[in-house]
Order: sequence, then C-alpha cells, then structure tokens
Amino acid sequence: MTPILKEQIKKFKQQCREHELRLTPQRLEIFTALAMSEDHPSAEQLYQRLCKKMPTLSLDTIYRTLATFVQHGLVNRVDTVESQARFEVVQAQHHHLICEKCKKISDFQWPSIECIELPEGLSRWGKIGRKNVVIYGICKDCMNS
Amino acid sequence: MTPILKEQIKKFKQQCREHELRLTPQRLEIFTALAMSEDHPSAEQLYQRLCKKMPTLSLDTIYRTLATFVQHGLVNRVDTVESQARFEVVQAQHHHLICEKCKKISDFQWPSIECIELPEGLSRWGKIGRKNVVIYGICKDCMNS
DNA sequence: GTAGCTGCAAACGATTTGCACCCCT
DNA sequence: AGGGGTGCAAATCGTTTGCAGCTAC
Repeated sequence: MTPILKEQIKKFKQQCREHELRLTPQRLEIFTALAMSEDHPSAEQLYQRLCKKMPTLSLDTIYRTLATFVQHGLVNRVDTVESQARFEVVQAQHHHLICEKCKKISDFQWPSIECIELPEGLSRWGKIGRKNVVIYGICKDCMNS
Repeated sequence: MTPILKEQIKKFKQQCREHELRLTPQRLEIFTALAMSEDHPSAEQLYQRLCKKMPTLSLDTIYRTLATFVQHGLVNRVDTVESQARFEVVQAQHHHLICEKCKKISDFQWPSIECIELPEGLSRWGKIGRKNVVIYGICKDCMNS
C-alpha cells in the first residue's frame, strides 16, 4: 500500500462523509481496487479482481456503486467506443492514450494544453468546460508483436 | 441536395467498389442519411429517419451496415459515455464539443493542434496516431433555458 | 431505529446472430 | 449463377431495477 494510495483512501472516506454516502466495506473495496488499477477497468473486471477477496460481493453492487461514485464526482466514466464502460478514480486533469490494437488506455498529463488558444468562434458555441484529449496509436507492446 | 453531399455520395460509391462492398439501396440510403445529419445520430435515430422513405428497412440492417462502414473506414463511431453508439461520416479531421446538459455533439476544426508539441516522453509510449479533442461544456441553447 | 445498502433474480435496452430468401454484380 | 446482403425472430451482452433483508450511522 503506497503512501499515495493511503492518501487517496483517506480523501475518499472524507468525501463519503461530505456527500453523505455510507462507508460500507463494499464501497471501500471497490474504490481501493479502482484506485490501485492503472488500466481503467470495466465493472466486470473489477468484479473479477474483487471476488477472491470478497466472495459475497455482487456485480450489481459494483454497477450501483460506480454509478454513485460517478454521480458524486469521485470516479470518471471514460469515453471509449467499446461496449463496456471503463472507469477511473478522479485525479488531476489528464488525457488518454488508447492503443488501437490491444485497447489499453494509458494516462498522460498535458498541462500546457490549458494555455493553448482555442480556435476562434468556439466561444460562440457556449460555455467551455474541460478539455479532454484522446490520442489513438499503437502502444510499444503491440508494436513488438 | 448540396454539391458537397453529391460529392460525398460519389466518393462513397467509389469506396464501395474499392472495398468490394455491394452498393445496395439500403447502404446508399443509410450513408446518405448519415452524411446529411449534423447531429451524429445513433442507429435507432437513423432508423426512425429512414423508415418513412424505406419502410422495409430493418434496424438490424442499419446496425450491420454501420458496422461494415466502420470496419472499412467510411464511418466513425463517436466516443461518448452514452449507452447508444453515435456515428458520423468520415470527413476531414475534426474534434467534438459535447454539451453536458443536452448531450448534443457538435464538430469543430482545430488544424493547429497538429503543430503543437506533445508532452515529452509520449513517444516512448508507442506510435502516435490521430489526436482527438473533446471539449465538454454547456451549449448556448442550454444556457438560455 | 431507520434510511441507505446489498444481494438476488428478473427485466431491460442496445446490439448481434442464425437462417432462409433475395438481388447486386 | 452465386455469394454477399437483407429481414425476421431469437439470442446475447452489459446494465438496471424491484424487492426483502441487512447494517452503518
């Protein structure tokens, strides 16, 4: 358990209190598993990772819990063209690299994009919120195989 | 029928020949409807738009046809967090504005992003392909209501 | 104590598939 | 003529929901 993870869990517990969400063992396990994952897992994948440690946990609870977390802004649902939804713990603003072959999603930071001038006329569209860049490509692993 | 649309259809027919896809009335209608749409419709929406003009057309055919088009690179499946997939005819590289309230997807061009330097270290990930920016916000219509 | 959670099972919506017939090439 | 394409209906997959019992607060 890294210090970063500890910090995330501490913050999670606090956020639960703030949002009046009960801190159940299931929620804690689901959040922890998601925070430890680097691969933006689907609900199904989280279920498979957790059922050893918590055999009574049901897939429905994962779906419900993730939906609750997303609603309260603790977790992001990641946009992909896949049929299964993928999730990540909300962290600092970041962007995604998606390998078109193995579909693996990796994160990267790109703070300077916030300073880049958007095309003019965009402000006519409405209120601009967060920018999210997705770069598609082929990851190193897939290039070597 | 605008000249642009005519041109798109001409190109579409040629692409069908190149990819050895049979040019059926259904495929032509589905492609045309999608090319005329500005709103990145779902399969269901296309179905509703087409069943007046072509009452025998089935929803399955739309799904199958769209999948075929995506496979052959004539159509893009657009990333969203919605349960329904959305589609667009492949055009010049462009990016998306998504209204967080009404979920409407609009296009915008941003050619200069290609010239912007990516964060260093990204090339270590693998081969970089296309960049896709999604900006979330609130569109003018939703701000006024 | 009680409202919010959970687990179960059944329902649901989007998409896919097997099959027989059709029609583009 | 023949194989790809279509329409129909049934199956599948991811996800959601109703309900009864449980538990964190």
